[in-house]
Amino acid sequence: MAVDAIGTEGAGESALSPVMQDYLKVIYAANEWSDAPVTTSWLARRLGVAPSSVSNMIGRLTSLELVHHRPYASIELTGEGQQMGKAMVRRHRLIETYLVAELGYRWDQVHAEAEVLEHAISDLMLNRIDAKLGQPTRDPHGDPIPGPDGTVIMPDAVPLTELQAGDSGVVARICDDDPVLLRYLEDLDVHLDCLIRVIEQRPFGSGTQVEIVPADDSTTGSARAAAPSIVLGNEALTSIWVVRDPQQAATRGADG
Amino acid sequence: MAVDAIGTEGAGESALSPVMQDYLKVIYAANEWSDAPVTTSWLARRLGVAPSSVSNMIGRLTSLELVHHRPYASIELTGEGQQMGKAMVRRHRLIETYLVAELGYRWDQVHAEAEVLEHAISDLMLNRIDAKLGQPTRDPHGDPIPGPDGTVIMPDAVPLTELQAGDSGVVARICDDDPVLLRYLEDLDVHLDCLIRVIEQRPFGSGTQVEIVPADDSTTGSARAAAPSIVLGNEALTSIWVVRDPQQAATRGADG
DNA sequence: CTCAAAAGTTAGTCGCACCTAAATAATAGT
DNA sequence: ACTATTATTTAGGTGCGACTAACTTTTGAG
Ligand SMILES: [Mn+2]
Ligand SMILES: [Mn+2]
Ligand SMILES: [Mn+2]
Ligand SMILES: [Mn+2]
Repeated sequence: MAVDAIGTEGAGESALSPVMQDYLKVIYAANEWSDAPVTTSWLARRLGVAPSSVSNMIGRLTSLELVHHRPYASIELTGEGQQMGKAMVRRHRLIETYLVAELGYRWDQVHAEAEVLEHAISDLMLNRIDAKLGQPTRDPHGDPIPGPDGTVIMPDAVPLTELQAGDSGVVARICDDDPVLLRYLEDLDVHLDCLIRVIEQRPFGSGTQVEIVPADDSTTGSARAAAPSIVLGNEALTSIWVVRDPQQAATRGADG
Repeated sequence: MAVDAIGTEGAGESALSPVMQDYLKVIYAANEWSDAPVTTSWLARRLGVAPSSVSNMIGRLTSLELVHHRPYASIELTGEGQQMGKAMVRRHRLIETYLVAELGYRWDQVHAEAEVLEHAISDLMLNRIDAKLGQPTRDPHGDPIPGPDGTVIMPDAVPLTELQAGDSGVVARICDDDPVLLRYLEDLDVHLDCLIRVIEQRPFGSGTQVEIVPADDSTTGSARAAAPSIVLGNEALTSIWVVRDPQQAATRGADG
């Protein structure tokens, strides 16, 4: 029996190459937490290739009607492209979740592994993983996992930089771009669902002092240690997204 | 951060392409249950490519000193090639075992999935899988899983065709080349470790009548049903490998 | 408003892994 | 021993996804 060709059968029934799958996935994900237009150079940086390579691939995806692109303008997914990008995001995040839940990965280790596996596993395996995890709706970093039908549950979160002194919020997402930052935050006990209160904004980007409250200790009735107070730099602040404490958001809205 | 290049980092630290990995794996595995020389046309059939493609790739593997090959002669692995081929076999079979044990795959479904995943998972993931399974030494089809140090435990098995009427043996391996055959045997309750007794060899390749004994019922004390008697054709007989019942092998040896 | 810098595209090239067609070597039948 | 068949290699070519270098368009600073 013939050994299967590489890349031909990993994701869905489509004949898209792994590289094309990555393009669609990255373009789709780009507009989840930001509305900045997707440009050639941004994609080149993100994918680690030369801008000319991006131009070339975008040309091909355009002629496949998966993206819209007029030369020198920004890049957008067509309906079909959006579907495929979203499907790849689902794959990526389900795999990340599985690696943490079943194989004991740390949250900074899953991204690289998922980046490859997302193109390799069959739909059967994806469904088994989804079932075993109980159809999770967010990944280890708080990013939403699109459902099989395309449903997406986006938390109403803002970067920590948006909070003023005295404000607090529940961590809903941590940008998984930088594994080093993830390990750093892990050491600081910054996790999903923990409560963060902004104590003091320091001047001239020299950081912000915050207080971390482990949050889901409700299950463990252990005596809660004094909430640690730490200083976070700008890179960390923009990577941590929180859902504002509701009543505070309201008073703030009236306040400012 | 740059998205990782495909195929560069999946297996081990080597820079071998997935295709090269498949060649080394297939050549290695070819000599596990047979000593037939590995030829260009055999590889072409096995890998589903044209013979000229094999010539070309063998040329490249030769110049990488992973195989020995003089034109028109048979193909053999070098020491280094053997190591890498064996490492890929380990990957493949650990993945197969994992899919059955953790994701509920049937034994006829695992091969295609493992064929792709073997190139995609990291060493970290391979080790986690190995640990979770408890360092298994054989895969769902009875093929040996080489240890991390290269240790291989080969059962002393022969194809069912070797047995005479009255002989019996314990199923130690079923060739996983044909998923359809695997499903067929599954339906017939032919499993690893079950006892098979040859009842009658029918003339002119019209099959052999055998008796299946479920074997590892020692755990379940259920009343054992009468051993079913079935007829197996030649393809099935050569695919099922059994370890001869020891005393019978001895008497046979004196007998014949 | 101008024009230099930045962003993007085009042109040409490369290695990989495949193919078909043609040439050559090995093998087997008479 | 000769030759027909089969096995294998060589030659030439394709598409993909990358690159560099050169060119064009857009942007924004003064
Ligand atoms: Mn990827
Ligand atoms: Mn993630
Ligand atoms: Mn493979
Ligand atoms: Mn197997």
